[in-house]
Amino acid sequence: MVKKLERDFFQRNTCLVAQELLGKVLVFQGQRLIINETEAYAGFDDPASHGFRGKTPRSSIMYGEAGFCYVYLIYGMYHCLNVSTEQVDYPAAVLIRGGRLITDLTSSVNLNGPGKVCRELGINLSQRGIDMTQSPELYFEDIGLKWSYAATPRIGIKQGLEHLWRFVALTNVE
DNA sequence: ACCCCGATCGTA
DNA sequence: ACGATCGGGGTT
Repeated sequence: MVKKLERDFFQRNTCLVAQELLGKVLVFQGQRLIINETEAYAGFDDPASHGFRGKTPRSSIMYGEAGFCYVYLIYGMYHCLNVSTEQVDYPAAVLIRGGRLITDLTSSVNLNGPGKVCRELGINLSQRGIDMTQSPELYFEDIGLKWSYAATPRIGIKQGLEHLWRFVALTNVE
């Protein structure tokens, strides 16, 4: 049974959402990515989070309602896709770091790294702010997979390394 | 108005 | 291990 993820899925603890997004399918304009790597960024005490320094125009989606698309530009050349989580006024989101892009009936390619995910799917700032529980072109699906995972420090940050908030699928991943 | 640097990637 | 790369967020 295939079910689109709804608001209540995202209105929960960010690490839990990040863990449960493993094995879910990101759908964008008909392309399907089976997610196998995520990271959580959450709360007022997470120095690695864009929400850490208060609500700004860029981080405002992290402070908003859960289930919304937060895309930002990094290193002047790559985009990173996140989905907002938890409650309004609590800054939190899950970064989609990797997955398997289904290319045809029998094959797929691994996309490891948030920049590659956005580059290959064609996601950019124009997707920023989309309600992923309402959009017909950008949403998540539950196809009945539940994967075990490993938790590690997040990649590419210098602060908040004590949190094991990166989640990598252990099974069904080549 | 502007400066600085990053939730990266690819190559060495 | 490290350098390329550059738009825009945050602050002035």
